[in-house]
Amino acid sequence: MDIQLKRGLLDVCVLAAIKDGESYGYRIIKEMKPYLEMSESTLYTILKRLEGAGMLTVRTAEHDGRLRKYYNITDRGRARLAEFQEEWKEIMTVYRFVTREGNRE
Amino acid sequence: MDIQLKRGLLDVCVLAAIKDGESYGYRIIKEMKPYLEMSESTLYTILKRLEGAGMLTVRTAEHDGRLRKYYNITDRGRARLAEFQEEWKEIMTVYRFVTREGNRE
DNA sequence: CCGCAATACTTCGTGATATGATGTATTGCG
DNA sequence: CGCAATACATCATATCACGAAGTATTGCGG
Repeated sequence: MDIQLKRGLLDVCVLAAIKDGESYGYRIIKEMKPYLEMSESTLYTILKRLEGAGMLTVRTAEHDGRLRKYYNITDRGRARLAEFQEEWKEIMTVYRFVTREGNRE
Repeated sequence: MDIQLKRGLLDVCVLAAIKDGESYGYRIIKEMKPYLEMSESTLYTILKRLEGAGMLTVRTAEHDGRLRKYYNITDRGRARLAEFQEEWKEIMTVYRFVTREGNRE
């Protein structure tokens, strides 16, 4: 998929991957893979950004001798998802503009 | 609308605004305004990019004593629009992933 | 006739950001 | 013993939308 098109979807995708319960980086990537591929460096950058924006909280816990960072969605994160629904309506009008049949000349 | 979400739409929007016949910068902005707002500097940057990618051709002509640059879409530009239709299908699967009802835990 | 909005396009600097490359460290399988 | 999978981090780079500022003309209201 076009890189530019992905950009606006990535953040909400990550939030959506967490909205049904705690998850962690490696799992999120695998879960999203069928829908939207992203590199690890991209995901961890996004997780940090979302955390900085107060949309996620993090806790570090040991799992099988390895450290894992578990992410939870916050109210602000859910608000972002709701906002996305609104934005989607605008996206659809843009889509209709792009795919409309010629109506000039 | 979220800047990131716009990014992937801008190029195709400009192509779509031209696909039914020659147009020029100032007119494109006004035509797109109800659907997607963009600054002039953004538009002219995009027009140059699309021209460089061979998706548009330009001719300069005088109109009421002022110079105007008229843009026409090329086959490559139309191909980009067709490609967008394909990408849209992927976008929709991503949208469904984001808006799916909780199915974990 | 003066100023201002509209028309029309350009250039420059900035901030945001996706990604590849690279690194670290552990578990488990063949 | 080696390699894939798991799990996360950092850095440099390239792309790109945008505000600010500039240039230049037409036409209208006061």
